[in-house]
Amino acid sequence: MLKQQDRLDPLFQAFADTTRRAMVDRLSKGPASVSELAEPLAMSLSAVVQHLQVLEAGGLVSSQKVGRVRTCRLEPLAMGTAETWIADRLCAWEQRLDRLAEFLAEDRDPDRANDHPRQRSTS
Amino acid sequence: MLKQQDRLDPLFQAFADTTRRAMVDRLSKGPASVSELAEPLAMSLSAVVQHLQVLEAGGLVSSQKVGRVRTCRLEPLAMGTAETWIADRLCAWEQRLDRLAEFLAEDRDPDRANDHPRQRSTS
DNA sequence: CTGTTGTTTAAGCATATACTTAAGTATAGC
DNA sequence: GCTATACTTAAGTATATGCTTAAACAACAG
Repeated sequence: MLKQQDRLDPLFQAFADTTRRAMVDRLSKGPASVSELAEPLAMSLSAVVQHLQVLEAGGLVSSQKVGRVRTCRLEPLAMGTAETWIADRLCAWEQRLDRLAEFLAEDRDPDRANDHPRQRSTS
Repeated sequence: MLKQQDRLDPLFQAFADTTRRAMVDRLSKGPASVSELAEPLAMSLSAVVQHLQVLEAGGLVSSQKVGRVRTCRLEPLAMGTAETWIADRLCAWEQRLDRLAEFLAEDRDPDRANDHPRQRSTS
């Protein structure tokens, strides 16, 4: 099982631009063609297509062409991968705070010091 | 109340690099000095400081100097801002699926079509 | 076949990123 | 004061990004 950590760079890169986030926001309301995506954006169609490539490289968006129109849709799994990465670190941060609070509680109430074996300063 | 949408670019940019995510990961386990952050990384201290500046520009990390050592810590609020932005779009995407399922259910069971007034194809 | 629509590709350009090395500054300890 | 430690700053460089314009191309519509 290969780590997909390698794919996180282009994934987060895809989010790091206002225009691309606007496109993701649009696609969260449902699939859209390239020109529908471009319509509210103040730039050339060509630029939009390039942003689309960045979004696809990040795995955030997939698309398929039918006739002459390319329909784009959001990839919720990739969205979830990004969200989870952040949530995991927030969780670790909070757990550390919990342990800190526990440690401080033991200092206040030494009788409970043995609940969780832990070194305490004896100086 | 000014939108903080402007700050999302540098926020997500901060996540878009393996080295910086490693630093965030380290800081999720607790505060660290600049050299502690740099120690596991295969690059110059100078490069690490520059990554740190990107993290601070994104609001993900804050730091303060005491004596000659700068201590860095994670900013959970900024982490939450990024997570929430993604979660909100995922939520919108799922709600659209729900409405779609509802619509299809009405098609299968026309008696319930009036529960939620909605146009249906008559062709 | 001919034009319009929807996209695609290529080339070019200004700025931003991700480093490097080298030199500088500010404590802390002896 | 002298020296090691912990950064800090500056300058340089290679590659990446975010656009632009112009020129295809492909699929309908008449």
